[in-house]
Amino acid sequence: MTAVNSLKLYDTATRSVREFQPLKKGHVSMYVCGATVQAAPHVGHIRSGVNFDILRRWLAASGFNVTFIRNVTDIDDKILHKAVHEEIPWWAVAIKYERAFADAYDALNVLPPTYEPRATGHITQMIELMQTLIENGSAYAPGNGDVYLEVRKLKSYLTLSNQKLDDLLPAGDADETYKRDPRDFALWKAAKPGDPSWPTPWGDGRPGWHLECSAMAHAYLGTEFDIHGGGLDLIFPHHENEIAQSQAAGYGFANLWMHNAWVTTSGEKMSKSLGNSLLVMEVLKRVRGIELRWYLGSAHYRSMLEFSFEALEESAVAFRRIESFLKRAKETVGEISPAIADEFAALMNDDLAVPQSLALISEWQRAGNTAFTAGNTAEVAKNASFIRGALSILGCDPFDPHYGEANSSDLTSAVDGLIAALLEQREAARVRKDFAAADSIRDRITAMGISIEDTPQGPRWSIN
RNA sequence: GGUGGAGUGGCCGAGAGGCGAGGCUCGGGACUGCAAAUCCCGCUACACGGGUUCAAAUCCCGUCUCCACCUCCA
Repeated sequence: MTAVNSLKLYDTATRSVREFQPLKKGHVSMYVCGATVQAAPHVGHIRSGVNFDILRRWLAASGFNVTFIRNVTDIDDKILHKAVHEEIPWWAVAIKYERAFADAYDALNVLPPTYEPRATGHITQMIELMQTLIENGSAYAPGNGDVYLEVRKLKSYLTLSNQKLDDLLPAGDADETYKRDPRDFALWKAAKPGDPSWPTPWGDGRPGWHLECSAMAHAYLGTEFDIHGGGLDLIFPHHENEIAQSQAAGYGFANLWMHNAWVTTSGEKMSKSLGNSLLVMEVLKRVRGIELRWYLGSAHYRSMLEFSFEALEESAVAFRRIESFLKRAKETVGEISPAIADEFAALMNDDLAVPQSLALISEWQRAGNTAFTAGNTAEVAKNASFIRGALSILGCDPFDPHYGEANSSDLTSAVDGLIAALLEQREAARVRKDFAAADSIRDRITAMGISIEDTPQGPRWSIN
């Protein structure tokens, strides 16, 4: 039995682990900042997706009805630059990379959000929000087509990042002709020739970076919601500005803020300036999606994950051992029903202590293998159930149809028949102690990419 | 300059006053015709210098190194 009331999560706003209390009993409303679709996703982007997917699955498994919003920002400066660079329309850039992200999420079994709103589909809501902000004096339109939020007028600002307005470095690049304060940020940007634009009461233009999240969170989750998430680097300015404009409009906004740490290479943050080698689709040429997900989920979501192909391969090896145990277990005890162990639940409730839960999985695996040797099928089934239950929360259940068991097709039975014939020959050779012949058959099978294991129940094979 | 984070064994990675997570690698053993798989044993670490304490990887003071954000960022 999962004690839903005991879930504790780290809140960036208070810098402490807090008891999670949903606004509405039995429901959780979550907004996670999704991609700005201006380039193909790298493993750092997808880690965020995996981390919040684990949280979402855990909330759902704990009995909550979860409304999970992850937006697509499909209009911004970088997309416009990319359009010029790639010589295609900006909207073609946006959909191209939106699909690349969708493919990556799918490959790693990141569940689709409840709703996945696009910025360009919510211009009306953005204009309404700006209208409210201008009417109540929080924002101003200086007449050049821009609309700014006046940060000095805010009752509080920068509370999430714990900074003082005057400590911030001067913006530098901003055109301050129209700003009342250099730190005021643009809700809306006036149209430049050739740029896409939408009509507003203050002139034609396009959204600034932060406005879309406030508008869409409000549209789908209301004035106040439970959890807002995103990458650590969004704390400032993106999330501060979301808070600023939302609260200036009178919304309570998010109750708890969660931020995942990034993936690093050589100790440094993986950035978009890196080459292509760490794009999700490139990495997936070396390991399966389930293995990449296992690796990305294996560090605590608030810890940096130092990416290396060596660590990735090792992690994949470790995962295959667990997978192999589950498959053997299924062959012997039949269908394995996932079960959530109390110990696992306690760890997940402690700010998603995934790394410790991996230790737990290792223990179950060892106990399960020992039970296997002892022929204790009840014990095998119990351990397998706990493992499968934990893996389902981590999104790494090898029996999840999402990962599409490639070898569960009709081909498997055909291959099974062929391998069985060869194995019979090998067994005959072994019986007559003709080990040279037996090993020769095994070598041929191995060369086909199939592993042979001799078990007390006879040889079994698996595709590498 | 401001704000935040990190330094743990060959590698990855938890923990946050006591009795040494876990995985991978490596070495040894059991099992096996040999393998494979599996199990058992071993390798005993917390950047540095002080301090507090019966007890410090964990708390305090100082030092070093690294990283991130400060209006492009997952």
